[in-house]
Amino acid sequence: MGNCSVVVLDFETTGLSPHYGDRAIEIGAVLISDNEIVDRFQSLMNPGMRISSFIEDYTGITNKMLSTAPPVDEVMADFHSFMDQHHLVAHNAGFDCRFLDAELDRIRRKRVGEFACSMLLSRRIYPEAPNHKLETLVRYKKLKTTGVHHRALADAEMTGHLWIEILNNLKESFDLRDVSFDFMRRLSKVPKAKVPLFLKKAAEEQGY
DNA sequence: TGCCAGGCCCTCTTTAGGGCCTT
Repeated sequence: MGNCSVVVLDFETTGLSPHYGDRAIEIGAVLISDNEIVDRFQSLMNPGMRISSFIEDYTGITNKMLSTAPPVDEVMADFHSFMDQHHLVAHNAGFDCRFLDAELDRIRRKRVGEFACSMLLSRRIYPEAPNHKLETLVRYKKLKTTGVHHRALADAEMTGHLWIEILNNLKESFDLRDVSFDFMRRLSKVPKAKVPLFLKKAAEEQGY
């Protein structure tokens, strides 16, 4: 497990709440090490239930596509190995965290790494952005787009590029050297009004 | 049986309400 390596992940699901029966239907993830994507994981998964026409339209994933996909439990066991002990990143991480933990519970496995949220960070680092949807931030920061929005691997890759952009912007604009995962997690929880002071203090403590 | 998300963040706030994000 490298110093600055994280797994950035994204789920497509049957709905918004795993506690009310929603399941994962696709996972996409990228492993980032030293500011580069060095590995990828992607799979559709058969949730054992029909998905709504809203989800078919929203994701482009159809019931027919899922009928030939491997079962969720099988894919999640593979993904458990892929994420290993890495820390995790997602856009609106609370959503993906709930689904990840719910699906891991079903196969009696646990997550080791902690989550950081690129949406909470973007709200603090880019308060002037039109909004903080992933799609908007990718356009606003002129990041590389690969594939179609609302498919898991494409969204995971774009979230990965956004994560790298946030790290670079913090280093360049705020004179920060130490942008460890723990630092990012702490920053994502600082009250928005106190972010400038938090970054100023961090830069001072790092010897500038 | 049927309920049907949850957490952050702002403000006309804290004995609350509503928009933003994710599918």
